[in-house]
Amino acid sequence: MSEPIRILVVDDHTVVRQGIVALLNTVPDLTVIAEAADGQEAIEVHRKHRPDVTLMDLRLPKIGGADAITLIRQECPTARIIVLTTFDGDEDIFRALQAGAKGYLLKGTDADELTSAIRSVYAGKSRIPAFVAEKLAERMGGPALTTRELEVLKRIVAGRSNKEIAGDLHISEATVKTHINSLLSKLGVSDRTQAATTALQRGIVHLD
Amino acid sequence: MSEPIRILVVDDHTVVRQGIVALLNTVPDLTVIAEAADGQEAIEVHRKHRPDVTLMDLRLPKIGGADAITLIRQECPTARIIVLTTFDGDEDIFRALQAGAKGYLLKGTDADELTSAIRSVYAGKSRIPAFVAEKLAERMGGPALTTRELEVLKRIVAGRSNKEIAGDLHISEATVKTHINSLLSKLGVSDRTQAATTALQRGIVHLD
DNA sequence: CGGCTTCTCCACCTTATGATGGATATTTTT
DNA sequence: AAAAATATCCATCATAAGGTGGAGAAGCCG
Repeated sequence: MSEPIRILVVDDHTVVRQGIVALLNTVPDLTVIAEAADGQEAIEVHRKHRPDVTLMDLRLPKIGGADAITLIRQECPTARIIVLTTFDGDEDIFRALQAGAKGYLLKGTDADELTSAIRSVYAGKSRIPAFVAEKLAERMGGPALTTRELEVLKRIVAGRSNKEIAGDLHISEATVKTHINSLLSKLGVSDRTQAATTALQRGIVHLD
Repeated sequence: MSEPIRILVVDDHTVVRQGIVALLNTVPDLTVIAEAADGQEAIEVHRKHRPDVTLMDLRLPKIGGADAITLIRQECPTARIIVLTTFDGDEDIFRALQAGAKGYLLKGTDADELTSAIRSVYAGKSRIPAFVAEKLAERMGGPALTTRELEVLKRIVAGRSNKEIAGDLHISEATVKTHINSLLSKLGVSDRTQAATTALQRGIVHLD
């Protein structure tokens, strides 16, 4: 028998992480060699152990999953990383794949699918489910928000008024309204409250 | 050696559920006798197997965790249920404990704490962490929303305008504004967008 | 380079939102 | 049963939010 696949598991929820570890260690050709609870730790542990495959959640303290993937692949361009997360909206999916993730699985998948995906990615293939491709297409469809619009959107979600946003960004209130108008139509909604909820739903911004 | 504690694990995320099962089954005096992926299934499985302790997530399809707890304890008032969830805001905590949960753990707890809590609750004790008590006190502090206010708040989060809400509830727009004014002050915020985000944060309403 | 698009910015006008005050039930307390 | 508290309802007024049109600056392509 050949060497088992060496895996790094990254998830901030200890119970979940230990559970996945226990699950994977019941499979003969897989072995979990390390764990990490946040993005910073993931980068360090990856540098030290160079796992064959990394299983990574996206919602992480300190450094988010997508950013962690970017940084890890800067150090180690051949790193094979599978995102394993609860659905966080198309924006998160997009950023993770953009960052170089080779697979994207929901926590709703079962152990067989998971191990199968690990072996696929280890073998150099990608594992992107059909519905993820759909979501991506969906995102591609809509025009992207500009930097300024995103800044305004973040503050809308934070509950700030147009006047406050104008002060934050050192621009006039009228300009803020222009940006809002623009992002409203890009998001396909008609007021700031809808903008806030859909932004949260699509993972464009987070409450934390 | 005495009989092991018989456990039911309820979680809609298959990977997480199977992971927790794998984790618990490595502990000698614990045995997972059944699993469920939603509230409806949890009730049926509980009826059939009568586990000693139930480990339940709150965010579940079909029937939510808190409602499932209520229904299970109607059938079986001695049922011992531990909520194991990611933090969902004080409202969810409150409803779960109200419904008769004996423990409330975050998924950030580790395996030792988890098994310890299971044994405690099996022995008839409660396991409510200090910070949960805090959150409860916090919730108690603020006045509760009336039925009408909650209906309005749900629609605000759904992105509906005052006029639309008035139509939905068959009341005048002026009345909707009164309810909004009232719930704004109760939530301690100053506009509908803040109301929406804090309602989501506190778990008073959900996006699904 | 000139034309093109895109982003950023602002002013004006209309409408939706939130504040205030108060009326009428319904329930709880005394 | 009377008094007090609570929930529901509505009207008026000031302000914040959204719609529309357009100007200047930065980058892109022919």
